[in-house]
Amino acid sequence: MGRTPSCTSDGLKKGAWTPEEDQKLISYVQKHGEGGWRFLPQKAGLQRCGKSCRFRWTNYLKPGIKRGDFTPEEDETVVKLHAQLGNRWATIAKHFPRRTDHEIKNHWHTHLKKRLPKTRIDPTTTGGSSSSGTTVTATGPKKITECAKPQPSETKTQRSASALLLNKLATRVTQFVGPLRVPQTLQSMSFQPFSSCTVPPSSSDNNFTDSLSTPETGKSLDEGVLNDIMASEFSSLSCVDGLINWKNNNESVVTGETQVDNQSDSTTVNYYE
DNA sequence: AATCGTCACAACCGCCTTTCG
DNA sequence: CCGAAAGGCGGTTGTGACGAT
Repeated sequence: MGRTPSCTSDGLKKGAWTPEEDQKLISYVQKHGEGGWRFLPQKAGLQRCGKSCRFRWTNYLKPGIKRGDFTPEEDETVVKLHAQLGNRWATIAKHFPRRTDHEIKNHWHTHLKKRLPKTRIDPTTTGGSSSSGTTVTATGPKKITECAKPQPSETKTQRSASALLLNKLATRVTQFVGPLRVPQTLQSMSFQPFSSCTVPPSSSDNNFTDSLSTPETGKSLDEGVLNDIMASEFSSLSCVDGLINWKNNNESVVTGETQVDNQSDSTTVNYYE
């Protein structure tokens, strides 16, 4: 097979992404949309592998991604789905509209897997393609422990601060206004940055998503998030300007207690410019 | 205060699948 | 239909933070 390596390592940077790199990637995707990852780094001025760019965007920068704070219900669903499907993280992730397979996989390896001896299901032996499908029952009822450690995200280094801020912002906006609508100008550019924000209709047939989709709409877009972003290195990003403008324009809605009418198409968030 | 071990997360690697000429 | 290219997926590793000693 003559497959060329997708990442030739000549002079390409590795390791943690800097805010500047994030900004370049965001700006590029903003203008050109997703795809064409192979040549994206060159065009975007990034010394990164295309795969790395795609990974960074898909799992961290893409608006609407929910990160951290797995609820007990989510944990339980992950365990159940993993018992049914095995390590098919992408399939499992489809049950979590705003989670990425990567996030779920990591959560599994760092938290949930450890509980296996204490639970009655051993997904490592009961994957979807498992021949036996044997369910191993632990001796006696074992309580599923809570995540032993407090949410570590706040103690993490600044390296992911950029992504955290952006996703925090995107998540809040999504919660507040519901599925975001892409401005016509962006739609005409075949850019659909918010497609992942919308809860797919198919999720309605899933019991779990009852809890997930319990709308937090009506929550205030808290000032702290905007202040954080405005005070951050992302204050120069055009998307932030757009959001602040939007916030100002919707001040009465933001600060009021009236829930946004999600049926209306009148609200357009120009997250990207 | 310094060192060591553990944990959690981000990122990379390589293989597989899909798409397209 | 075939092969190449690109995208997607899952496994694994690297690294920094934090707690224990």
